[in-house]
Amino acid sequence: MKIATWNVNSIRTRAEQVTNWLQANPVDVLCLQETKVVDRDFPRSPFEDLGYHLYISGQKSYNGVALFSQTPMSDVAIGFSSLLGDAVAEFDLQKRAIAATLEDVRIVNLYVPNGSAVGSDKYEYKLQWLQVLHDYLKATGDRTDKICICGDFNIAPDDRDVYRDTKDTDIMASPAEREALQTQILDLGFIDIFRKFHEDGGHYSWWDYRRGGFANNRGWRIDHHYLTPALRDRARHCAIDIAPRRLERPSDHTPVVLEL
Amino acid sequence: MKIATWNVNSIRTRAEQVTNWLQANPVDVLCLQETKVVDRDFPRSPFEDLGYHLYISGQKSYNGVALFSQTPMSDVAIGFSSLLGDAVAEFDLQKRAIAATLEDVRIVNLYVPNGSAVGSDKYEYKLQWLQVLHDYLKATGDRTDKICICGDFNIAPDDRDVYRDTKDTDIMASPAEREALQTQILDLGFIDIFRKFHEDGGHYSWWDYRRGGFANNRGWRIDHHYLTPALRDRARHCAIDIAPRRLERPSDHTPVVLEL
DNA sequence: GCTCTCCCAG
DNA sequence: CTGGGAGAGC
Repeated sequence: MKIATWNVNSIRTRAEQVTNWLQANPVDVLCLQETKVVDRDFPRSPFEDLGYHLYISGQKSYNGVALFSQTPMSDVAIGFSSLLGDAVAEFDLQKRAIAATLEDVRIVNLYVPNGSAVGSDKYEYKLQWLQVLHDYLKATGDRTDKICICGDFNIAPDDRDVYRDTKDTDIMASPAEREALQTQILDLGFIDIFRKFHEDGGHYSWWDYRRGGFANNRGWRIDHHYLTPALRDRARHCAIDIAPRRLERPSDHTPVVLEL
Repeated sequence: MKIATWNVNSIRTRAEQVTNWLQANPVDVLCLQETKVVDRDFPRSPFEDLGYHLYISGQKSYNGVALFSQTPMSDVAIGFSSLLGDAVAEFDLQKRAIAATLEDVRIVNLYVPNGSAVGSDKYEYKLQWLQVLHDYLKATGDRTDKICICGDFNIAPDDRDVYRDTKDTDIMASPAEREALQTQILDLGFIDIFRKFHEDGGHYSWWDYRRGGFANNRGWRIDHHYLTPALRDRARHCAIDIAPRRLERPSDHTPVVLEL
């Protein structure tokens, strides 16, 4: 089972690149982030014409997640409150989470808040959101032991995942963000499965549009797949496909593909 | 000598379409309107790389005219005050006129105001602008009898030039606009040279982007070449090239080409 | 509809 | 740098 994650930075702008990529790289499930469109305006037909079933949760301008699957998925759940109830409804105002099941695998597609700047209101929101995510993953784990989380985590797990040494004030690399990744996700037993196959640095999934980030390979690995131990040994391969980042008018992220 | 006119509706957005068109349709002079860019930001190199010399007069967001010539032109004059003095400086705030000489032909490239709605302030400005144009063309005629005016006139000379019957309240077809075309331009002896070659209706150079104007061929012929009698017999051909209007993300206007 | 500017976000 | 939005202009 191939599961890919791609922050497309607007599905309307990127629809053609995504269909081209899917034709060259058929996957069982494609997890998209930053679709930036309300469900009613989502460009469904290019993907449905390729045979994919679409499960989407979007909003105007910002955020938005989607699951494309070659076979129908079951138990589609949008947001955190689907599992945790209205207590967390406030964290579903931004469309950042969608989950569904394919065969025996629960797939959770996430767009973790960026956080803007260390210490900002958005940074505090990111850390709170990760606390809610923890509860959500725990509740998911009560139902199944075969979970694949993937998406744009907006956190580089360690400095191998960044093109340069980081400072404590670097958003996506600050101690509190990395601690949250550890506490809220890894401590539940989830494994950053890319690292099963690649121990070295220099593998990136995002390059800033600004100041020639891609031309100078100033990248970050912030798009990940996390597996529960019950799935770990089923992982055959996990790789970043840099090709879409080389296209004209690309997303700033490129796809990461896991093969189970 | 081939002289083409094309309202490109932003040269930055249309640069690639214009270079492609020039490679397939080499002309001696290309007259552009609605370049929508200040001179400093004009994309010169795609056209200079094709061997054209550029003469431009642009502003931010609106209007803007340019002349591209395969051989250098002489006596480049920007605006009306170059000929009429500071008395008309107010009509040069909007960049709508540029003229230059190739061989023995004075080429005047114009972007006539649209006028918005009959009776509006912009409509009055359009009629005043055409009065100033009259003085400008008269002064030009004092210097040479071989003049080619071309550009976007935002006036359909008669109802053959519109896809439907017009009303007196139709902008671009109102009696006062057509009267101004007659008084300020035709009465000086200028000849709408397209009509030397095509007497029938149904020839259009502009289709509104809205309501499928092009798909339904709801067009207007508002882009013209006018010649002085001394040039009339040298005109070999004048035709509208509809092909660029069929491209993806086209200008709402398509080029008109005169061969002298 | 499709430009443009300016603004916000990443 | 590249998204989307709003409002103006045609």
